[in-house]
Amino acid sequence: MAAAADSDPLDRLGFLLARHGAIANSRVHHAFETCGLALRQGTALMLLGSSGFMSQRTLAATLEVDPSIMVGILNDLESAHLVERRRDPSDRRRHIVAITQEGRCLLAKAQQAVTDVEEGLFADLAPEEIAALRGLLARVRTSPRDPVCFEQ
Amino acid sequence: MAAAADSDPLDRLGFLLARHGAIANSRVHHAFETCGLALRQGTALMLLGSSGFMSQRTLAATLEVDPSIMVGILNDLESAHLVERRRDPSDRRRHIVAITQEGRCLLAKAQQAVTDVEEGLFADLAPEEIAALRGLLARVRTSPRDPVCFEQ
DNA sequence: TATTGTTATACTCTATAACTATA
DNA sequence: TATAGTTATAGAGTATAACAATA
Repeated sequence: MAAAADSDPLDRLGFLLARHGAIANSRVHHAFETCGLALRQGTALMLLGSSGFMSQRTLAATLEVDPSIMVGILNDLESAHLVERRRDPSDRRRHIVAITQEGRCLLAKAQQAVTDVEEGLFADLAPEEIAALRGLLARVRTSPRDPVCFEQ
Repeated sequence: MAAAADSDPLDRLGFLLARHGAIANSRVHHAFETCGLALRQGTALMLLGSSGFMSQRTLAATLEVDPSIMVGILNDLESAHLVERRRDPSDRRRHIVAITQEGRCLLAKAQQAVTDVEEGLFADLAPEEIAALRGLLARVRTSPRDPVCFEQ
């Protein structure tokens, strides 16, 4: 049974997961904000930090945002000199987005801020419990990046 | 360590929790929508279903929404004859919100829809794993209903 | 003066479609 | 014609402050 007692509807596991997810989201959001980054700007920077560069479309698909929204995110990041956009020579329709040195510098701070947030969120859990939580979340349907979860 | 390998930033536990929470939220939202209810309308109805009636302010505090937003939620529910507002005779500033018979009827459908969603989300988990997930979520800081989590 | 509920305003976020330039 | 990126528009949701009625 996934549902809890009817006496407290907010104790339903679906609501609990949604609520704790919102808390985690809010905390990460705040961590990025202290670095002057919006949540998705920070997430995009983290992705670019680990891969070096990506096409704008791939970036949008990975972040699961509409391409038209990706434009604004990257405009802001580029105005702040954190990323650069270049045309792909092999297909001039494509933009190749690369993180700059300045971007890597801010990213280091942002990653530390996110790590601090995570250590705060999960401070009461032992390492094996953190691993257990990760494992359980991974087995919730839909698993992350499954497009079905955005059907609405 | 709460953070995963740097090679995939989106595998950080903070992001995973945020993402799965968003999925759960979206699914519950959709379940309510099939009954013609917005997410918070449905949640308010569930609260009223288990308690019978609440003051408008208590309802807003429990749902953690601003009182000015609670007004609109209840206006819609009242227009649909799902709840009723009466003045509290002992303090005429207060509204006492009560679920109607019609509201209980729709609530039963909505609760079944939410249960179906939860069974879908957690279908791959054994009962003891569901209990484990509930227990782990409860020990994430901040725990539910702690006002700190909405500091932003 | 403080509290409950209400209204109004502005701001953010998002969804959608139309447009351009390239292929 | 199809695709990558861009722009513009409108809609939902929210935060904030001001307000009336009551305590």
